[in-house]
Amino acid sequence: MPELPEVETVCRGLEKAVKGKVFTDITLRRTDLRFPLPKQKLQNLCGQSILGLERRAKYILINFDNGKTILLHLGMSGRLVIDDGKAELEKHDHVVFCCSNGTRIRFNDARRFGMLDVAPTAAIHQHKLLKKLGVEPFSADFNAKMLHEKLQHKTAAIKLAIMDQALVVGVGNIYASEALFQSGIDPRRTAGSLSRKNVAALVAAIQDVLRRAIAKGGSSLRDYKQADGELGTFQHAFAVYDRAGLRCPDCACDFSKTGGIQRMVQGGRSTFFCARKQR
DNA sequence: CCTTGAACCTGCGGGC
DNA sequence: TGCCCGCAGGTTCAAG
Repeated sequence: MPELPEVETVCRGLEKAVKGKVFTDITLRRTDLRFPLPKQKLQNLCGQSILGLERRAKYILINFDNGKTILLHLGMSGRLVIDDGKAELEKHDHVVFCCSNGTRIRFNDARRFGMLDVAPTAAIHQHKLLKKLGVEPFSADFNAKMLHEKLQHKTAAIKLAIMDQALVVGVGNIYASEALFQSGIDPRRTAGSLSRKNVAALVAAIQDVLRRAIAKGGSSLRDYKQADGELGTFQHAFAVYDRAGLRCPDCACDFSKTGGIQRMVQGGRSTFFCARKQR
């Protein structure tokens, strides 16, 4: 489900619901997600106050006052749903966190690509899952100079390069296509072939697309919802993603000649682009 | 070192 | 209606 804007949205919604609270019960209904859930470590968090939440890349970090942190990744289909604890549990609700006031958080993940671990807060960024991650896209470290240097010797397609979480985090399949469209760069181009000017435009486009998506609560494909049940609305603002055969929003060109937005496959994932605008 | 492709798992929609 | 296929927002690991 989630790229950075969706994870950021879920994280903010969840923090409002649970900051300062305590989980009185944590139920594991099945433990075989991406890797086995740490059952005992989760049980040990019952009764501990929640200090706050953070996002790192596409991970949600839930910090407790005993110095432990839950590290959670939603994979492709994961959702965190907040409710009042009265409704029936649903299929694929794998972990259920309950607060004393009845508030309940359900970690629902049909495909079970999601992950959850518990580790010491102080060393969380040295955790196996986090230590190899690249820079945050909104940090000062993510800039044209840095990205240009990192891309220079790469022969991979630029679309695949910006989705590489070891380079810059948070950009997934939707926002890669959208950012390349916005910066006018052909997704098939070799990463190393981009000029410094291209890279500057790309950095700005990645930041702008992510910012605009966050402002709209992310994108709701299929059944994705924010933690409070609201739907994100950025899918209505897609310029190219999932719009094969439709008109490019920026091209005044003859639609019949270009065929509009094209779909192709890169690295096993769909890429959407306008061959006229993106060079 | 690199790049590519498959694997992980379930659900949905389209075509027949 | 049922079945089969391709597709889906991510990450990791093996093979070349």
